[in-house]
Amino acid sequence: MSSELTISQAAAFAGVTIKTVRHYHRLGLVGEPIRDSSGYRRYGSAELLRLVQVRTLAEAGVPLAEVGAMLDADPETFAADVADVKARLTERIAELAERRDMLDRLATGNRLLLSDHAARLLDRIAALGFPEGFVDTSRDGLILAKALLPDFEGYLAQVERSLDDEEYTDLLKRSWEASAWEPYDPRVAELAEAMADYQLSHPDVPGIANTMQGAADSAARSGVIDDYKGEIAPAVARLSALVEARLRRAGGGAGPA
Amino acid sequence: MSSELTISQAAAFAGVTIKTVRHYHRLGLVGEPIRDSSGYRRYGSAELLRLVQVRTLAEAGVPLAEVGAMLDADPETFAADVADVKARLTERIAELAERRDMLDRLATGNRLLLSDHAARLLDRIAALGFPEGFVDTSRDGLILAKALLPDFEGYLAQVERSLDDEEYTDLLKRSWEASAWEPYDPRVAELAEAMADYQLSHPDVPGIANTMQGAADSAARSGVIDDYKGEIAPAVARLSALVEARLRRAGGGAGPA
DNA sequence: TTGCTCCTCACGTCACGTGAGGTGGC
DNA sequence: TTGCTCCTCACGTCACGTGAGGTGGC
Repeated sequence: MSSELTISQAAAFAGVTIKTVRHYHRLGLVGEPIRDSSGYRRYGSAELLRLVQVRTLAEAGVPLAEVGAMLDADPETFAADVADVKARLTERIAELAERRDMLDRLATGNRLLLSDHAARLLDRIAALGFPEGFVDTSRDGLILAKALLPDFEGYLAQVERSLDDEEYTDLLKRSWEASAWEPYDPRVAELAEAMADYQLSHPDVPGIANTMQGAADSAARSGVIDDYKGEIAPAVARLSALVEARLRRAGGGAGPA
Repeated sequence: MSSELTISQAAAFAGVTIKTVRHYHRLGLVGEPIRDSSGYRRYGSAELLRLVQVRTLAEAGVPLAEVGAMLDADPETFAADVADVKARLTERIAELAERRDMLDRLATGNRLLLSDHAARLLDRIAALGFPEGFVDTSRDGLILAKALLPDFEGYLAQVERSLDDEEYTDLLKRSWEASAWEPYDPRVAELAEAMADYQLSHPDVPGIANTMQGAADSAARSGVIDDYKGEIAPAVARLSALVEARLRRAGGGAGPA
């Protein structure tokens, strides 16, 4: 009825800036109120109502492009739309709470990039006495595996089981040391024989790959990576080749007991 | 160490779009990774870590312009910054929850524009048997009063007390009806006398104003409005003038008993 | 050859904010 | 006259998104 408020009073009432009010006028979301003799806008309760309605929806995350149609819809449509907006807000609140908790992991890189399960696996590898370089390489491998393997959890479970066997972890440690050996060090052939033997008697553990190469190998197997070999130490490359050759000689594959 | 992932794989890992990753490169937030022979970017775990760190902070509401400095700060500063971000997130979550509840009031204009206290007062006015037009005008008056009066709550309490007196509410109802009278209807002078008498014997109730004009009058008193009189019916204007004159004649003010 | 991914500009978008240049009431 | 609020453009900003025009591997 009466149009009493200036734009700054109306803005303060709605909890927005003057620029925001003018912005809503330009978009046609809030009708232009009457002007006084100085050309100043004067706001009455009708405009205040519309302004606060628009603001309430905007703050609830409704795009301004949709606010007008929503407020002008029939009551049932409006009620349904509002219920929709509330549901999305509830979702968003849960998301923000998750993100807040995620911030606690920021300082520790592993927990940020890996699942709790994978991070625990890494801790276990460190606890088993593997050298630091091995743990770091395993970490990188797990991260890439998580990015590339559709069944990352299944892969994790497989690795975890293989770590239960001390014979296997010993072979792993020695093959890691091999990267510092000369390619034709006699220990390479010796280790290859031991690995092949183990492989043949344990067909259920992860292939020829050791955990250090596991992730990358899995990626290579899935066809995503094909230039990985170039980064492997010569002795390790020879080790790999020897194991592979010995397994081939043993036949198409070892049958179960 | 090894840089295996394409940009789309890195983006999927971090839960962002390819454009977002490139955007972070342009801003220098995530260093450009090495390129393969085709000029494609290849991401390793180091870039993935940085990408996820940046994303975690961005999703937590940290402006991109601040993310870089935050991640590169020393651990204590970083920890303090993270605590800050978490506190702001907690605030924001509470805000969103409030906004979600505010949506319930969208359908009922009064609850959106007025406090619960004021809305209850309006309900009471309606329950006291005032005509609809009076209630509507009171609503507008309360809204403007809320916008303009620093002590709106005090004003509400004053109005509320005055409504406890049936003699007062009767005078209010008759002065509302007066807007339909001819200015020189004898009932105008009669009502003015009754109002002035009441005023003199009850110096504690809201001045000469009746509730219908209360808000606007208060605004006028505080100097914000000065063209309100033009919208008042002639009979009401004369009523006002008569009451004022009679009060002036009675002296500077009625002393207490 | 086709489809898919990648590349680099350049411009668009969303919801305002900033700032210029000017007017009007105490 | 000074300070404050208001006015209208026009352009800026923030965090990307869109789209053009093109290349590279299966």
